[in-house]
Amino acid sequence: MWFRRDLRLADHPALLAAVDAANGRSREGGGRAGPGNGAGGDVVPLFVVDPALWEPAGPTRRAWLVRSLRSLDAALGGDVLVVRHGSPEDVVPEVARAAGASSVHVTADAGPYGRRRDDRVAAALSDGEARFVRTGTPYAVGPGSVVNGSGEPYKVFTPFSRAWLRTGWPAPAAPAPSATLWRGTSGRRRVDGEPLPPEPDLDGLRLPDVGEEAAHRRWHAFLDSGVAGYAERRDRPDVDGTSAMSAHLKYGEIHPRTMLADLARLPSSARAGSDALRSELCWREFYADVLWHRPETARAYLRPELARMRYADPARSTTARERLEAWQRGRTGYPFVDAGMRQLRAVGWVHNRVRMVVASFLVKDLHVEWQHGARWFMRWLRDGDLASNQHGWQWVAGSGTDAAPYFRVFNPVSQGEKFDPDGGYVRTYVPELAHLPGRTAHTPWDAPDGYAHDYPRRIVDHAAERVEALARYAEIRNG
DNA sequence: TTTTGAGTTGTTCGA
DNA sequence: GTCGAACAACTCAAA
Repeated sequence: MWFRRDLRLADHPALLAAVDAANGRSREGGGRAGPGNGAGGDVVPLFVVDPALWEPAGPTRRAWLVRSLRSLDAALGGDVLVVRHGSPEDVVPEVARAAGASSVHVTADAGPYGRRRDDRVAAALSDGEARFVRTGTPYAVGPGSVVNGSGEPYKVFTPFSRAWLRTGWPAPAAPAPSATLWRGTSGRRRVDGEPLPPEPDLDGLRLPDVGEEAAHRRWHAFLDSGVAGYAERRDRPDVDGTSAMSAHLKYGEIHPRTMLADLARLPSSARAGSDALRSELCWREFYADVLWHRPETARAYLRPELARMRYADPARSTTARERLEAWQRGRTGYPFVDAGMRQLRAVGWVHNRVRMVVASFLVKDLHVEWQHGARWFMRWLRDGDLASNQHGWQWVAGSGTDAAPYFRVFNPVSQGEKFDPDGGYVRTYVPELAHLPGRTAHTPWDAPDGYAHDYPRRIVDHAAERVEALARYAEIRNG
């Protein structure tokens, strides 16, 4: 069992397939468990630290991954998970040979790199004894399988979500049998592993509890007390109103199918919140689907004409570079934007509403291309998911799936006053403004002592840059 | 094939 | 302070 973004034991079809294969029967064949179940073999749980993914992950996700792997190993019984470093196309066949495996089981990866990697690994395995078996995906509905009447993918969210609901998904998979034999706990020779990478220095960045058990704890806390008010509170960054499940989902510590099944069981009084969260899960699936069909859009504009817009290039312009850095450090002079950018560095996560506002600010107030912002997010976010991140950015930049009116430019001040009405979010992350009461934290320029603690002045004038952004959009519209 | 309705998340202006 | 209209006209999905 080669684990990747599925670091859990519950609701895990690929793991069940591995267990069945070890027990000498095939799920596809509908075989039945015989007496003496488990005598047939054992399962080697493997994780490969792939430099191609480890290097760009950044400290936040490296730390999350290491902790999640430790947690998985403990759940397997301790000192069981085989960790290897290197390129999977070399490492996986080597481990399969050493283990005498008849098959290598994975959850299918839908991302551009993962699909190429898995094809290479499957090809490398085809020389040996072991079959490469993909079972399930990290999504309720496999990317690429929701299509319209003509067999084409959907390009806007709402029709996709209706078709996604119609398609439906299976019930959560049964738990892995408790009698599963893990190589290392069984009598057979264990497969040599290597140590986990050291956890990176997080420099004060705080992560919540990591791993499958923590994921379920958070999820059930949300079901017990968060989901009821989710529809109203989810847009408020100053309260704990979101599910905060994104990083758990990213690492597959819980499967969305499990969450959807739990949501469906809620009483009708929780309907609004349950529908709203289901819709958010659908967004995750929609963006994975878009990236599945258009893998190049991880870097390229989904709407290519937007690439023609005049942008400020940080590689060529000192002003652009200084503005990008001010944005990265949370020193733009706009409190709501700066709070968001500092939250990113403080906890490796940013509230969704604030992600939109800071992204809009970079692209439309500072005129910097979305890829710069997307890269910074991917460096620090604990939930950094390629599909959701890149297409969230494209959506804001106006080059994404939504034919969003080009004139929609977020106002960082009014967004702050609307969604952080008491200023608590700003004061939490921007200590220079902690002395400003209530919503006045959003407008230090109107307070006599607004700049008493060295908070930076606004680096651009939003009203002027809004007009400038609209003018630049008009240029590409008119050719 | 043609036509029609609709599209996550907004802002500003004037009544 | 609240409300509706305008923004400018595009793409997609479905009837």
